[in-house]
Amino acid sequence: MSAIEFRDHDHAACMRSTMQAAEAQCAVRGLRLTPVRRRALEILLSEHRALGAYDLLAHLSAEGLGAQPPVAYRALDFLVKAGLAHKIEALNAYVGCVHPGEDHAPAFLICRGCRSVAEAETSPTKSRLGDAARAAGFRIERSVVEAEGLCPACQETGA
Amino acid sequence: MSAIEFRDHDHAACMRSTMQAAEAQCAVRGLRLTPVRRRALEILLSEHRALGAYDLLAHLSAEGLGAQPPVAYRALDFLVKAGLAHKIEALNAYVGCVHPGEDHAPAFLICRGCRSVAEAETSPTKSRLGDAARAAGFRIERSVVEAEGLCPACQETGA
DNA sequence: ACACCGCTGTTATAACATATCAATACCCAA
DNA sequence: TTGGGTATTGATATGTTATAACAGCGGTGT
Repeated sequence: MSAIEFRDHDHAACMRSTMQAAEAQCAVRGLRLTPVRRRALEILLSEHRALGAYDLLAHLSAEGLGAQPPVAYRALDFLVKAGLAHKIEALNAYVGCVHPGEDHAPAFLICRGCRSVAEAETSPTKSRLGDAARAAGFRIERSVVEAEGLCPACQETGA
Repeated sequence: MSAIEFRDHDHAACMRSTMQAAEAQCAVRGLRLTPVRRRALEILLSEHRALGAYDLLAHLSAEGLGAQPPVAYRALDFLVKAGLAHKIEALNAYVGCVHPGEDHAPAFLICRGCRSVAEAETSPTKSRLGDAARAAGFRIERSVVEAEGLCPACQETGA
């Protein structure tokens, strides 16, 4: 089953369970989900959309949680390193991870209409890129897989 | 046969044939490969490496071909739209295309040691991401597939 | 000549990201 | 419980990537 992000769902419950999973992850791994980090993650998860660092910063500073770029970038670094959020390279923006903890090589479906982002799985080694890498003797450490296009809803309206 | 970029090769010949292919493309499609654009492409092709827009601009301005950012970005826009160059999203940098003309959905192997970039092929629809997209009713228009790691040469030195 | 259109020149600014250093909080061992 | 190490936060400044906006130039077709 996939791409819950594009479908109607009980988002309040979705957020609650994701936050719980994130907290559990931090507890297990001895990471500190401080107030700024926690709130940053909540903001990223509040919609299944990619948010720029400065968008995040605007939310945080409106709540008195810091007003300078490093505040946002430090929170994002932490979340990304902890696997609780991902950077969307094609947008220079960030999105909360919907299944934190599971060790994963994420791939993304990005709607250019509504900027929604759905997370899927890849297996870098099994792809054609993996074949090319093996043939070239290249050792893959990290992979970026992002597809831009239109989600079902935006196909109807925007055509 | 793949990833000539990481191997020793007659690069002068490689560049010449690529430039010829680019010119042929432009001729066929009625695009104007002006001096700035031509030189920008040569610079991008002069090594199989990703170059930042401002790196490119430095080269161009050293040759009296314009000193302001828009010069570089306009050339890059043209080259990317014409399929003569590609943007590497993970680096916010640009690389010349080694087989212009062939309509392609490129994928890249990016060496973090020497910043070399090799171009491979993907088929977005056939990947697991394509499966996820179909399942979600998502229409893919463009895909970004990039793998970072170490090329054969850098594995030996850097370990 | 002239209108049109694509390209270039230039100024300014927007958007994204990091370096650096000082101050504070937290943890743990002596 | 005190001190020392480490992680986190606060703040200023700056670096890097990218675009908006508008003026001028140069060819093409009529």
